[in-house]
Amino acid sequence: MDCVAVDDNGGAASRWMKRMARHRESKSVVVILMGAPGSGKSTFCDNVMRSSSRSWVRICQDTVGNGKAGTKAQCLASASSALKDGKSVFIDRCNINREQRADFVNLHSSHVDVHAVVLDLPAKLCISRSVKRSGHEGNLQGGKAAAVVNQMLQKKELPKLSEGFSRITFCQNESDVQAAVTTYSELDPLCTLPSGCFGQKNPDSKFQLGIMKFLKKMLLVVRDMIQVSQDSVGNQVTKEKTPINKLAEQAPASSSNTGKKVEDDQEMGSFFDTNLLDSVPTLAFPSISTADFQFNLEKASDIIVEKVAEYVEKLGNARLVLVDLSNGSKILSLVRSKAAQKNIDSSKFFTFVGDITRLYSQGDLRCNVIVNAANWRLKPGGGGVNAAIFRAAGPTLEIATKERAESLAPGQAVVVPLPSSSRLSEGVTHVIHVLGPNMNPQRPNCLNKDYTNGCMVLREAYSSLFEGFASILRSREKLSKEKGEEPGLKLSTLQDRLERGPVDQISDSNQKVKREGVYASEISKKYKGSQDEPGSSITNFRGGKDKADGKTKGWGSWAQALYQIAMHPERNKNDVIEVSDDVVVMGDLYPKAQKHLLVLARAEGLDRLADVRKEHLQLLSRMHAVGLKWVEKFLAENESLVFRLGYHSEPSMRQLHLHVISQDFDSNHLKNKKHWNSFNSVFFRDSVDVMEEIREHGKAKIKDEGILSMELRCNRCRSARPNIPRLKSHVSSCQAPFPATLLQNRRLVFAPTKDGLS
DNA sequence: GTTCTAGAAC
DNA sequence: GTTCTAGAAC
Repeated sequence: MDCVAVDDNGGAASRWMKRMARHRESKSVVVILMGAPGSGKSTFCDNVMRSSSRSWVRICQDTVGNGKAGTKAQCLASASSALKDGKSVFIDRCNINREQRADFVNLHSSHVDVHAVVLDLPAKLCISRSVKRSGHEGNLQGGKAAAVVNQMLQKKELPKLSEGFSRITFCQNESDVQAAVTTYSELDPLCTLPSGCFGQKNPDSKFQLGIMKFLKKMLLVVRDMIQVSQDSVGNQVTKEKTPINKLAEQAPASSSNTGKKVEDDQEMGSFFDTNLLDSVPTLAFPSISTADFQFNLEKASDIIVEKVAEYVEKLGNARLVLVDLSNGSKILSLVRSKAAQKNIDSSKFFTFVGDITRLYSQGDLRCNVIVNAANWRLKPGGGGVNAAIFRAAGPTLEIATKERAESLAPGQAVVVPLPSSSRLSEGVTHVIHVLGPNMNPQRPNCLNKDYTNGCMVLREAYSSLFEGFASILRSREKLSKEKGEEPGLKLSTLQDRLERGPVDQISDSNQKVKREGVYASEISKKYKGSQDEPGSSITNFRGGKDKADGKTKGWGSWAQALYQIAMHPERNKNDVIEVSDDVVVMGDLYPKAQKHLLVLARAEGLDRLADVRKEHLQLLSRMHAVGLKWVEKFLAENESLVFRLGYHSEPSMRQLHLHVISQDFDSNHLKNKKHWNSFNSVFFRDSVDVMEEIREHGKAKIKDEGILSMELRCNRCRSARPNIPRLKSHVSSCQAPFPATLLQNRRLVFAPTKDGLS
């Protein structure tokens, strides 16, 4: 152990080395530098190389490709070739985590020692250095640097001897760095350095506390600056899809007009960007089902990486963070290495060790949305993440959750806006509860190691929660647009209006949060689809698919939404505009015309038109009557509309539903032949005809789906059009009367004429 | 049901 | 080169 003490003093170490050298043969050394941009890696190399008697080669990934940025493979090749020539090598790249440096550690041999020098300097310093420097090889300078440094530090994994290093030197300040420079400068060709770890002050510290605190202090300054920059760039900023990055780019440019301070103080750029980084939408989620539900870790990690890869691009600049409480978490390391293999953008997805309810206060990681691995009852307790989140958030979370959903089926997620009264004040705005598949026989709905089903459900769970997050982001964006823009978004659909709510409520901040949550839940609901009765067997999870009756076609999980709404309108208050014992009325989520409602039958087992029999006649006529009532209301508002009520022969969505649709077909959601023909061919069965057929023959005629691919014809003049855009453009101006068949038997419903005829 | 995208059609 | 469709995935 003597050598450790001696080594703290560079000079003494070198005397020791020289003494040892007499007994050792010459060895090359690979020094893997580690540190964020701006930590001084290149300077370290330069300083050593300037005065060393060894022959060093510095391999920098930013220049390894003929002076330009190259690949890791190129770095490795250059390193091998330098070692063959008997030279020693500096690997000058960030090497911030184990995976990044593993290949370089493998360069070790009987003739080559591999060392690590960790430049673990304050982030503050790294940021200000990288912001200030110009002409950096990696083109990492200016405002962008702050973000990159912060990202890197979050991924930092300090090296361990077990990775294969013979020696690790930690430097946490400038004098440590200077001592290390001296040590390596004086390492002559015949010497070796003693093995072991040197200079590590706090082995477990993943983060340098204080850095973020420093940055937080700057928050107020930054806030003022953002105000300045927003004033100068006006609406442009708020309209950008990713204001975070754009703002940083625009701020300096705009400063020539107004923001003198921004331009002058380059270092401010870093705070600026850092604050923005803080506001990058971030979702923290635990690994679903792998703790108490005992899901296989290998399979679970594959699914996490697969789903993250799928969503990380869709989510724009948002970040996804897999969180685990324990440092040695197997799932984290599995996911990390698989994510690295898949080349997932590590600034958008990374893992994090910490308490998911204290990510900001303890880990300096700001997350707007956290995911709860909930139980099916959505109740507190049970231990693990669920207990922790409910405990941290207090009873208001439970109440808010109850308002959204009574329970969850495996694979489902529900987005709950965190009430402002909640105790949880970590910058979290939403909690997404998700229920994963269970492999633990001690818990409900155990799948008994049925991993075919299990993996499916776990995928669904991640899709649901990422969709939930996506919908939060979308409604956020929508909100900021609403604030800036004239409501040019016309309230063309009832759905729109329902989502919007009265205008006076929009200005209320609580209402905003509520609306976000609502919107989110709509989207994820569509996605998650099925929700069986609480506690029901998981084999029914996919609705019709696993049903015993062989005739039922498989309903995809997305096709269950209407069924759920019909059976539990109280859970779907935001979709539903009318509820009674036998029907539920809602706006079509993707209206194909100016007005487009659905009247759902509230009868179990009545999935589609083909299921309808004589005993349902009363229900059909009730659905028709309710539909007509709404038509009347719409016609009173706009007498130029014309309505048609009917069923799709083969619906895509489970649960008998009557379409009430205006005949303008003026909607951006009408996009393809199937959409058009499902309302404008014999595939669409008029409600009046259906009732007559049932009355007379006991069942309704059903047309084959094949009809949907037939030619496109105008619903008025019946002329054929080559494609959807041309058809829509024609339909928007066609004044021809409707075909005679539609005018008969009250298939079309018009506004009453003034003379009383209709 | 929608979204995404390859490749056909123009 | 762009527009549009159709099929797969969800």
